[in-house]
Amino acid sequence: MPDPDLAFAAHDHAHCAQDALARAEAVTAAAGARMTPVRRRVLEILLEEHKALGAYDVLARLAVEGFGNQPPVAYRALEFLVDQGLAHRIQRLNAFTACVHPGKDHAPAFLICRTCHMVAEAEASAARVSLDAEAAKAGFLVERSTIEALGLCPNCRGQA
Amino acid sequence: MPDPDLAFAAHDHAHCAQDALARAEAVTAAAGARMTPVRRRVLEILLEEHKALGAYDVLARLAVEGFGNQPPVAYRALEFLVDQGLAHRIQRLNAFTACVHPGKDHAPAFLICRTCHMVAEAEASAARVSLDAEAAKAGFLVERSTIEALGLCPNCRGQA
DNA sequence: CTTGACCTGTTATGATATTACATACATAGA
DNA sequence: TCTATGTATGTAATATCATAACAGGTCAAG
Ligand SMILES: [Zn+2]
Ligand SMILES: [Zn+2]
Ligand SMILES: [Zn+2]
Ligand SMILES: [Zn+2]
Repeated sequence: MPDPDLAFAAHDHAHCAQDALARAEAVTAAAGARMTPVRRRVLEILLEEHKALGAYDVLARLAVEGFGNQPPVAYRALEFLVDQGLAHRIQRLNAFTACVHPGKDHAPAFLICRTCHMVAEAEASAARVSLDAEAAKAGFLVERSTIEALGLCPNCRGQA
Repeated sequence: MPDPDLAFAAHDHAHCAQDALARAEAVTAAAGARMTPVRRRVLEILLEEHKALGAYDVLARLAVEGFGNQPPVAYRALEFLVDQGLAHRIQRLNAFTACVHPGKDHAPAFLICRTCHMVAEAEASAARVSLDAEAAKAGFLVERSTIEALGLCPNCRGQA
């Protein structure tokens, strides 16, 4: 994960999203999974901004575009994307964000700006090592872990 | 936080809960806050087991005991306890757990057993340091962070 | 004994998520 | 090609989690 700050830095986001989408297609193909229209569209919607969207926000977008407008339509597509590693669920927000570099095996930490609501992925392996070690002291085996930080992004810090 | 494994180890839980409750009284007194009957009862309920309870589970318990039976009754008491550091919210579970050593300033990690649903607190400062450092690389200022691990507790590992 | 802060209760509503079932589509044998 | 099978989508209904808004009660300071 070479760009922990990608989301916060000025960048060619159209290219950023296009690239993520292309990688996503590759990932699903390699996994023998189907990137259907709803799923692709949901991923595109999530990729529009480096923010997290609630399932119902996604659903509203889908509905006006002629897809189903009942919750399972959105939840199922989102679940698929999360399972394939193409999107992440942000627990604190009950919301979902596109993965900015699908294909790489990763379990990032999330940096959530409380002001502009941008969400970035950050390297979490060091933190996970500490956590796993601490858990091991208690005899606990960590299978998955959630690491999310709430605070101020560089842009919003400047304005405060 | 000397006992990361307290919840999983065999222990005199009646004493454990009584002690936490006594500390809680001290904490609120010191803070000039009021430990009212509803609040105390909610804390007692959370202290019955080292598990997390949803707000509506707590509410149901309160209702049969003659307290109000509308959601705000439970949510307000829980919010109070969390604000005072006497309980913690577990994001992954949308649920609350009593703090096992109130009074000590701490922001623990949580170890959640996916089988028996026990929840333990673990030392998280090392993980937090890593996270804060990684965030700093992106210019992000961490204000609060959530660290939760899902896995198998020592007891449930043994049975698997 | 009044005032103001805070606590509790209630109604109503909003937000998030899942179950169950029906229909449509893709693909792999027969 | 035809049909069987698994998978995906659509819909209705419901479950679960959370908050806004307001009314009335409690308590201690002044
Ligand atoms: Zn971008
Ligand atoms: Zn920001
Ligand atoms: Zn105990
Ligand atoms: Zn267990």
